[in-house]
Amino acid sequence: MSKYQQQIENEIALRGTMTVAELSELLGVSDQTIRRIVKPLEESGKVQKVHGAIKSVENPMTAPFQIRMLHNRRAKAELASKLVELIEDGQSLAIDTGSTAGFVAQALKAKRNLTIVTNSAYVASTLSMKPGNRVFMAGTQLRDHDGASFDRTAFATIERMQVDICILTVGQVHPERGFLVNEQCEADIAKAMSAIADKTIFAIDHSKFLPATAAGMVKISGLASKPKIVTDLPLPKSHCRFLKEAEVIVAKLG
Amino acid sequence: MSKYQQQIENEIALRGTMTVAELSELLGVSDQTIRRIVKPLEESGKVQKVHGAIKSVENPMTAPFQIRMLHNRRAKAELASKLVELIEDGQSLAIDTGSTAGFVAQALKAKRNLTIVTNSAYVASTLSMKPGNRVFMAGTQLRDHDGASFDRTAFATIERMQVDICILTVGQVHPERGFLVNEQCEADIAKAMSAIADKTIFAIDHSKFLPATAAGMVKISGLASKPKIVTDLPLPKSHCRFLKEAEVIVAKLG
DNA sequence: CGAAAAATGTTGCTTTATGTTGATTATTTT
DNA sequence: AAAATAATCAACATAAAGCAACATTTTTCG
Repeated sequence: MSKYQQQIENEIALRGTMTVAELSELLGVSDQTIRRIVKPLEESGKVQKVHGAIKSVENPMTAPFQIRMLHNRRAKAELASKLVELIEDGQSLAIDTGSTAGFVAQALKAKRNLTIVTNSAYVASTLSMKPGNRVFMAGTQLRDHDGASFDRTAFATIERMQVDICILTVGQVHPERGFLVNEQCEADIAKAMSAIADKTIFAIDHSKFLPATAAGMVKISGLASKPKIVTDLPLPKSHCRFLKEAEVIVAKLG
Repeated sequence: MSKYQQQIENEIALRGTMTVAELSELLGVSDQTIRRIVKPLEESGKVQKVHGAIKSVENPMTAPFQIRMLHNRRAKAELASKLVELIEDGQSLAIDTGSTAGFVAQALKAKRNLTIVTNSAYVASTLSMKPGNRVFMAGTQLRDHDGASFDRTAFATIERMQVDICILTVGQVHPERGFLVNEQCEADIAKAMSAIADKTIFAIDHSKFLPATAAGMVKISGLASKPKIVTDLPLPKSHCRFLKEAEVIVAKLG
């Protein structure tokens, strides 16, 4: 058994199918190693192997959000621990939804006496387990794949509050258009959270800095203040111009 | 216990996997020390060790709650799967809070297209991950140890709805006084949920059937209908008289 | 303060995983 | 159907991680 096993399982679960060559390229190991790791996974029925490809066996219990939570786990964890260094005990925070936000919530358990408002049931649940925290769940009806709310009561709850720091995530960062998300309602929540916060921090892992392909995505506009960005790897050159205005913090050089 | 143990646990839980070398680098201690600290963690099942890596046992979605749900884990799991047999795809449910409710939520992921209203952020988060479910989180401000809400909006949300089945938990069952919980607000939520449901089912593991010691507990009163009870072991004699009115389902004989 | 205990570091050796080569089997092409 | 291509597998060499025993440091407690 190997240290790569978990990541291999995650990648296959996320993408559905992977070739041995793709995996060995991705992890930077030989194809032989991939085969050796995949073999027991196949024998235990976790994945299915055909000549030339490895397929994930469909698991109806595993929802997309949980899979995304496992993808790029290390990168998001690095990023989250770095971001948490910017937070002090006792501060009040607004946190939006998404798998990166989930990691930030996990990492925030190292802090004490926080006040949090979030529209993500996962973030709310995670942080309310920590004694001393005050957590407000914004919204009632939850979206069915990630447990986030975008209803009127969500906005009403957020607008009633005032926080020190707002922590936002994005779907991708476009080299010119900037911070993009998948739905209009997500952009609206981001704007609302930013409006009640003194500072805004974006938590963005490197996989979100994509070239200029932004089909069907919505721009986050009307931020209340100049944002900080926390990321795990140095930015690609393509994005430096857009982001030279922002303060960028890189968790891990490499 | 070493001062590094907690941090090591956290880092592994957050990132999913860590190598001994990474941990020793991170904490500034020798690799041998890391091994010595990890060894008891592995033996107690908190982490899993493979050559070259240490893996977290739980995935990050469920880790925090699982840990607090260790008590009577098997009993609650048995009970939950028995209870779920009473639920059909497409039904609407009201679910209250507590670790037993958490297990019920886990087990309910086997069902499809449920509509759920709950005052527990954990239950809401768990069930909203399942595509096809409609989940309503009742309440805004969450209690700081279990992520449950008992504020006015919680009651307002519950009262606005109508469900097929209401699933409740209790703090203990008193041989004469009946269903008891720790706080008045918990009893109020139970009553409110029962009022909007056609049927009420109590999920009660055997550890809740205590002799007549009920210091400082509050009775659940005003249930809308005769309740079903699902439990894991046969009832103690002391409770049979009180419960002979109720329909009792035992998950596991013995 | 000082001895005992616990925790950490160091060294050398053992075990395990990974990489490489070349042969074997499956798939596609002509 | 045979040749060409791609994927797989086996076997050995190498690199990496693990482990045990002893040395050293730090902590605990009388």
